[in-house]
Amino acid sequence: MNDVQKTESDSVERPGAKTSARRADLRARLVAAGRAAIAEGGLQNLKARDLAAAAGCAVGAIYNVFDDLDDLILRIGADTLARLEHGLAGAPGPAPEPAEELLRLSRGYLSFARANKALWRALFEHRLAGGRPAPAWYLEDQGRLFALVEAPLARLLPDEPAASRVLLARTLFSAVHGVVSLGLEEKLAPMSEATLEGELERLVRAFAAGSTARPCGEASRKD
Amino acid sequence: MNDVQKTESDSVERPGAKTSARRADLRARLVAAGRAAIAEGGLQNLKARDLAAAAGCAVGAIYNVFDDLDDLILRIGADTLARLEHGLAGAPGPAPEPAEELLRLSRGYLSFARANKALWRALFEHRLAGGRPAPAWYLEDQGRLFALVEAPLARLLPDEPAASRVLLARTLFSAVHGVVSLGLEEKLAPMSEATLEGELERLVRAFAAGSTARPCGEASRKD
DNA sequence: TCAGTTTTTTGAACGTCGTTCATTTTTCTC
DNA sequence: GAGAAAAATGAACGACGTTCAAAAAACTGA
Repeated sequence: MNDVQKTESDSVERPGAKTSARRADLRARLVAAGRAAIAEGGLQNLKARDLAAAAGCAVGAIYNVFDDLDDLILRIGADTLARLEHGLAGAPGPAPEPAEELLRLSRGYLSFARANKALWRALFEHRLAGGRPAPAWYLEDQGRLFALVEAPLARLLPDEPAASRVLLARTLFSAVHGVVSLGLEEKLAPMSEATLEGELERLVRAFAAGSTARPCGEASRKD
Repeated sequence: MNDVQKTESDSVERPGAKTSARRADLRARLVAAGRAAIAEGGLQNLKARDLAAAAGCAVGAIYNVFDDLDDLILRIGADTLARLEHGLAGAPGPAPEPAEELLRLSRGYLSFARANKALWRALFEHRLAGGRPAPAWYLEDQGRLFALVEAPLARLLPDEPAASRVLLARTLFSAVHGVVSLGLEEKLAPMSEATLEGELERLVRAFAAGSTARPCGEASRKD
């Protein structure tokens, strides 16, 4: 219903041009308003009537350009993922040591989560009504995050099979996500910024060291 | 309002005995009904009217024994935490090797999360309205979980200062939580049971090996 | 035992939510 | 411009958490 988007914007006065431009504008305004609402008060703060007021439209207009609020939330999520991905982009120079690159990504993730706590939380808190599966375009956006970890991991573990490395990238990402997630959780005892960053470094360094470690002293072997 | 509880149950016919017994019964029935509702359909499936119907009371009665639904959800969470803690309790025999013990705990955590997905998720998804802080008794319940990790960690890293070890226990717990959390997330590509368990083992082993590793070959030193 | 007092329980009612749809307004076609 | 088609509107709907005046139950002192 909203996945067809008029890409044609050439010339003048095509039929429906004004209309679809207005729809695109409205979508953008609603996403912006929704993002602001979540940033201010979390997912719970996203209200249809507030959105309409902020975007300057009628409540019903929301449903002209989005299936429902879940749909809007997914678009905001994709937007957040894009910002996160952009924030994690490395400097153009030569690639640093793999472990340092992994540390840089971890710190970037923590930094983004800290600076956009509510929006970042919304990525994981949000559940689609009725347990529907997330649309494919959303899964692809998420996949790009894991991919960021794979490159330095490939240089860290050149002998690791590719399939195993893909899994490991997701695992490392998940571990870092867990530390950041519970570290920023205010339901738990709060951690200072420096402490949390230090713990993140401990995890990543231990993981990198433990992954590359060849049996140098005693390797705990078990059946 | 609901924190004073008549502990006296001796003899017969004390004033208010019947009343407080009924209140305790109602609390238990509501917690049970709420747990069932969350287990079946997640936090979203917890409705005041359904609860009242399941517990056989009026909707208003819920608010006689709980401050609000958030309060009830916290009690259910405490209940879930207690079950998890119980499920992670070790065998009474002699303590196994630290790394193996950490692995056992991780697998237990994954196993519990798998078997009680919705209830376990509710522990982390739930946010108190208005960003109120969680009550102290809830934080204590959570703290006991981290404590489970500290014992094997103390044997793994006997030279680690106690303060640092407490932090590390939380970090390791968080990392494991992250892997389990994103591993069971159906918004991501699903992972088989064996794969997830294998990845968890990789993480914990790498972490244990990397944490105990003394500079045996090259230690990546940076400024 | 029972009238009077207090406490507890009740469910209709309130305000708010996401969503819908008959109506109005705008846009398009000839 | 008149008529047809499409889009925007906001009052209305059902469901939600929560409240509160009224009803029921429990307690107290004769």
